[in-house]
This record gives sequence, structure tokens and C-alpha cells, in this order.
Amino acid sequence: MAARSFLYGGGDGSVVVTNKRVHCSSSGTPADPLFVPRSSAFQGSRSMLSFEDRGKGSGGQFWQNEDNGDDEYDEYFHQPEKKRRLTVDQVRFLEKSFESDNKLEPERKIQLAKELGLQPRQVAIWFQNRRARWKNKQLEKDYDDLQEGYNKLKANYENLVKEKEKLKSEVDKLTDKMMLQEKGTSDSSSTRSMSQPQSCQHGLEEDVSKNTNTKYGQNGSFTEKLDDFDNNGVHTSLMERVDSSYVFEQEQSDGSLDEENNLSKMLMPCVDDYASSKIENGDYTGPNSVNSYYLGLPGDDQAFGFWSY
DNA sequence: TTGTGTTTTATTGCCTCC
DNA sequence: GGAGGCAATAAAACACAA
Repeated sequence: MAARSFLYGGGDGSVVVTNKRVHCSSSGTPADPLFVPRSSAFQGSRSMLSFEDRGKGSGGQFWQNEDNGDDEYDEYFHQPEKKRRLTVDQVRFLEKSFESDNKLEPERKIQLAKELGLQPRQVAIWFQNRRARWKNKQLEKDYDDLQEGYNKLKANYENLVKEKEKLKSEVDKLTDKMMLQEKGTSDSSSTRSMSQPQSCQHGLEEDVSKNTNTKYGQNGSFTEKLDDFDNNGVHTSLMERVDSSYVFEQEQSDGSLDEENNLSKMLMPCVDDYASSKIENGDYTGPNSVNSYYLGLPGDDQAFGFWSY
């Protein structure tokens, strides 16, 4: 790999060996981005000493011994200065600069370096590390947001399951009632039923006559009970679906247990559909309702797949 | 004081762009 | 091919509990 020309230490053209890479100093012209005037407060890590508020250690020694020609000590004396943290003021300044723009153009880098008494490369490194930190923070934030959204969605799903169970039990209850009622009425008025539809016995003639596509005749009492259910102000759409399709597609039955089971089975799609349509229409206003869709999937993972973020 | 975990500074290698 | 960015990592500096 081509070595980068990092000026790290001597600005006089000396070769500085760091522990990992050979750095050749630049020629040291003012136009060079790596140029650091010898008169600058900063000479490599020595610059830290000019800010001094953390200035412990023996920062100056390395530079004082820089001209020692003794080969035996050459390597030792050309060890890079131990890294030192930037001062509070330097960091504050860099932070402000980063806030205004997290990318660093060469001109700005040199300007900042001059103002802070740092090497341009140090400024570049600081920005690079700062961008990395910022990115990590963003990732953390994104993760938290996703987690929060997921939790809301999960709560939403659980509420829907509860509501579905509630609806199911209500339907079951009503089905039972209807069955009992149907049995009672068919016993006591078996003669009348020969000439009249059952719905008429429950005063539902008008409803029946309005509806042209159902077979109310045999199921009027059930409809009446479902109407009551609807009066709770909860399940209008369920009623619409019940009226128009599922339930009364069945031909007349003898009111046996089989029919009861069939009715329950037939109603379940209504309930499922009802819950889904409520969400899709944005009608669901449960305690944890969010602007996301749940389409009746059973597992957390699947529910997770349908959110809008 | 010391061990340990975290943060910051700096290096290295790879990649992209001009 | 050089410059610069980024990810991964090293290592020094720092914080803090025991």
C-alpha cells in the first residue's frame, strides 16, 4: 500500500517512524495541507502542551532529543509522542464546527487546525471519529425507535386478539340464545310455521321485506338478536356482513347441534374480517392504537412485517 | 492503589472518486 | 495514482468501584 504522507512530528523533513507505519514528512510549504510552521504552538503532539490543561507526561522530551544522531537511540527517540486528549476548548470548538457541517473540506480543515494549533490530520481524524460516533448514536436511536414501534404494534395486536375473543364469546352466547329460542318457538307454533316464515313471529316482517337477498324467513330470530348486539354500538359492520352474506347462505336446518356449530364457524370469518376492516379503516382506537396495519397474523414476527414506519 | 470498563485518539487496510 | 472516507482495531487516557 502506498504510504500516506503524514506529518507526525518533525516538520523539518525528518522521517518519523510510528509503531505501525513509516511516515515521511512533507517538504513543509504553506500551501501544503500538511504544512505546520515551526513557529506554531503545535509541533506534533507537542501542541497539546500549548493547551496544557491536561498536560501531564513528558511531552517535550521527545522533541528536545530529536536531533540526537545516535543510531542506538534513534528508534527510541523517534517513537511517536504518546497520544494526549484534546483540551475541553479544542473539543468544544470542533464540536461546534461539526454541528455546522460534519464534512471537512481541505480549506476548513487547515483553518481549524490553525485556529486550534493542531495538525490538519488531527482535525481530520477527529472529524472521522466524530462521524463514526454520530453514526453509532444514530444506529442506537434507530434501534430504540424500532423497538418502541414494535412494542406498540405488539400491544395493538394483543388488544385485537382480546377484542376478537370477546366478539367470539358474544357471538357464541347469542348463538346459544337463538338456538334455545328457536327450539321454544318451533315447539309452540309448529302449526303456524307451516304458513308463515319464522321471522314474522318475532315482529321482523319489515326487516325481512326490506332485505331482498337473504333467507330471513328461516332465521329471523337470529337476526333480531344480532340487531340487539348491534345496538351496543359496536358491531355495525359485523351486522352488515352477517346480513349480506355468510350466515344466511345456509339452507334451513333442524336446529340441531350441528347447525349451532356451523353458525359459530360461519361467524368466525365475520369476526376476523370485522377486526381487520376496523384497522384498515383506521377505526380501531384501542389504547395502544398506532398508525400501522395489522392484518390478523398470528405471530409477532408476522405482525412486525406489516407496520408502516 | 489497582483492576476493569469506557472513551478518545490514532493507525491500517480497503474502497471510491476524480 | 493520489486524496479522502470508512470500518475495524490498537492503544493511551480516563473514570470509578472495591
